[in-house]
Amino acid sequence: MERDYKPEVIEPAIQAAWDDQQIYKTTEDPSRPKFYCLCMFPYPSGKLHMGHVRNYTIGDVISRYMTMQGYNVLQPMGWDAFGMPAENAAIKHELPPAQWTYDNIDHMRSQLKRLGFGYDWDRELATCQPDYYRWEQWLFTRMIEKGLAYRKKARVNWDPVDQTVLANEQVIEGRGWRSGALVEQREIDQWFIRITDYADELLDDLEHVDWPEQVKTMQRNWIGRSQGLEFSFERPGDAPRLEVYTTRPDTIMGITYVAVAAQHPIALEAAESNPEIAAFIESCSQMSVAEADLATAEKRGMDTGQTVIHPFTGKPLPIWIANFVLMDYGSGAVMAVPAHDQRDYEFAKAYGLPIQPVIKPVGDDPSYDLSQAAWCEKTGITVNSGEFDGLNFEQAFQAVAQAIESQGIGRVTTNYRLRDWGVGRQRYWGCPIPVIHTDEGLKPVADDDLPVVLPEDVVVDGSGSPLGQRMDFVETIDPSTGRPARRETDTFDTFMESSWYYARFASAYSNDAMLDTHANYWLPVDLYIGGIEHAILHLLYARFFHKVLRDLDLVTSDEPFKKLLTQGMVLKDGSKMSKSKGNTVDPQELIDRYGADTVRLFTMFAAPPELSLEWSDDGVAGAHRFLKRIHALVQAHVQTGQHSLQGKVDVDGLDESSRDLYRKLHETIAKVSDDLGRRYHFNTAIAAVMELTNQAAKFEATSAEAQRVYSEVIEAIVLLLSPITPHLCESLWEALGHSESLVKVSWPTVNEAALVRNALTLVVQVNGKLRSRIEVAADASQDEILAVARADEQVAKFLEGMIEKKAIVVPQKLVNLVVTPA
RNA sequence: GCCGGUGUGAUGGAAUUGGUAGACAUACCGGACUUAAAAUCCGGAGAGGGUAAACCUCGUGCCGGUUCGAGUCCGGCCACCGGUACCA
Repeated sequence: MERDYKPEVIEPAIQAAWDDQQIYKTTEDPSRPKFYCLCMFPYPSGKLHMGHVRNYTIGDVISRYMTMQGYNVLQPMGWDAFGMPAENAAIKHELPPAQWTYDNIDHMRSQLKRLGFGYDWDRELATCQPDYYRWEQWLFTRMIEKGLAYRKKARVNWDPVDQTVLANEQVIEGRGWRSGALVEQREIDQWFIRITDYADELLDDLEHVDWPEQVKTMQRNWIGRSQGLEFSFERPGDAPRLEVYTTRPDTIMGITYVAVAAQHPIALEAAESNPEIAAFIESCSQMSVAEADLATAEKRGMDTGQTVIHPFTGKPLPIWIANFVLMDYGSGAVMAVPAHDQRDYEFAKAYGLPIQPVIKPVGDDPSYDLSQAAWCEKTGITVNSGEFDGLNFEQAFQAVAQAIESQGIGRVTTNYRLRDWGVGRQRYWGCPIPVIHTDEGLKPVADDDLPVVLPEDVVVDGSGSPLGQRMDFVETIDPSTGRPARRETDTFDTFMESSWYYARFASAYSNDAMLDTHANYWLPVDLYIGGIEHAILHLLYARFFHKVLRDLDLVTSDEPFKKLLTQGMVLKDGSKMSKSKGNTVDPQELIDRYGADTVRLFTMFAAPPELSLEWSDDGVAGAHRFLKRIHALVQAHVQTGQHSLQGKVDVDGLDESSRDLYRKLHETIAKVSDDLGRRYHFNTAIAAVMELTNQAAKFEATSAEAQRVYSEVIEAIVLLLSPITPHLCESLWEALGHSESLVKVSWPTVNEAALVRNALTLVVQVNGKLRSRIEVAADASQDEILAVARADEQVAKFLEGMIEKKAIVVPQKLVNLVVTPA
């Protein structure tokens, strides 16, 4: 054992030993319970950043802890390798995206190994490999067969200069990020998957997963199941009826206009004869398609001059075109009730449309002020509504729905905010959509012809899709007719690959099926760890895929991720680390300087996982100091030769300070086990070990029995820290005379006898304010405790001239005496 | 805009079920060791009052409420962060 702590010597040696023994290779083992611990795989952007280090350290700590608890742990790693950054890098460096990606993967893999994560590398995958994506293509053709995949028109951001489709993040203040051109909206044919077929199940099954409540709430709101009324307005003459959907039928008598989306047929028809309307619709199309932009845009609109007829009053209502109405939601038209909907209100104010209140709050409500804002609560009573007057929300909903249904013009329906998933991307670096365009229409590629391999030797220049220019890719033959056909040049959304990789890890060696029976040994994932930013999209898509896989009999479970742990971001100087802010910290420099264990220790100590983590260079140095201290403490102990003292500690035979240390030891074991196994709060686990270390460092052993206590403490410190700083702990464990790797050692258990206390310290409050502390026997009765509390000198001062009204005793904790002046 | 979260000393954080606010660290200050420095070790420390100790008052983003008791629960605000369907 080295005299000084030298991580640069210890860590590579320990890692080499792990490799030699293939200690992290996993196979099925029916004799032990399984535990599948998965971290969200990284996009290979170049090098690891602090967010990765944090995420993967959390996973590794839990995996190591569970292994020591006797579980058969699977912890795999791979690469989310398709995506836009590879194309951007290709344009910048004139490198093929594939080469850039594979180089990055090689570098990042070596960084992960240097950090000592216990991955089963034999299961590694990269989503850009044909061996992986062929099964995605296979699954998609099954979806086409089952009618789950279909084509429809969808709007995209179009850059007229670069002649390319832009992602939302590439549209900056309405302009293309590279060309600076005003972005337009275009309608193109796209592939969609019917995730809405599973909307109810996706919503209801949230009750059966052990996920943070906030994430479940976000998913519920995203799916947005609502009961509403779908009905149509009659229009003058023989104009076709206008279909609308509303969740507020109770406000139907307050409609003062109706609004349609700019792409609605009524709007397009009006534009034909009115150049002003045409110009307005044109200006609406110069806008990003992002929801945040649409929702915050100034509300604008135009009167079409057309009307609809109110189903109950028979009065005409104007039809407006409004930029806040979405063509994709409902029927692309809404009934506007400005008194009780904020968007309708703002629009009405802007264009001088009438505001007709039809709901009144019960009693006084200061928020009811229609000169300032709409009143949108569902807690009021209908007024000004003729036959529907005096009803609450429920009653008014039913009455209006019935009246509409009896007219035969509408019905109550369930609606979802969730939209079908558009999976087509007009980009190169993605999985080719396995479809050919033939003279007989679209045809899925047959299983035997899969995979459709993406050509990797291309030049990307930022305009148009390189795939469309590759005639050797595009031109093909329709196998059923022998006639020429063209391959689809769109690729999949990269969320497709990340929606099933967790299952492929569990079935990594299956060459002739997407998943084989091994998948069901490991699935579902017991713990899934990743950034909170994936709370909706990725996690919802993966849940959807899992249900599709289940319905194809590929998996037996209903949900992919039993438990979810979401981590916060890594910040520096209060904001997200980014190249543009110049506040990035490169983990590699820290590993080179302090070693992997220090980096792991700091990232776990600085904050609990779900909070954002504020980076601190001083904090890293402090973590390193602690490890040096541990190293010195264990080394000193080994040099005394006392570490070989064996035998069980006899609790009753201990002197007071030994007994205190022994109790602290077992309190610490209990605390750390709870923090690592249940709470996932590593910062407090580390703090507890630090407290134990501080107490141990002050301890002087005056007997053989005390030496035994101290030996047990030193060994426990090494064991308790080993999931977090495995290299140092392995080397110390060996120095303490053990030959087996810590990975194979059992986690220490709590000796309940050590926790027993004879006396307790209780806090005494008078009127809720802390006034004193008292010592009482652990088995003292309430009356005895109160007597001691009242007799306490400090407490008595505050009882003088007072009458005691009440006395509260919280066992093991405190006494509160409630008094008033006599 | 909408949905979800966060806010505690100089700093990161602790307080797990409504019961001692500030554990454990970092930075800082003082001391020991040293010719000196670094490293290491020991000690101090929320703010205000008090010569000091004892002790007292205030204090968990802001305003209000519930409770014997609120960082924790409820109502209303403010600031910041994440998501917002083509960033991953």
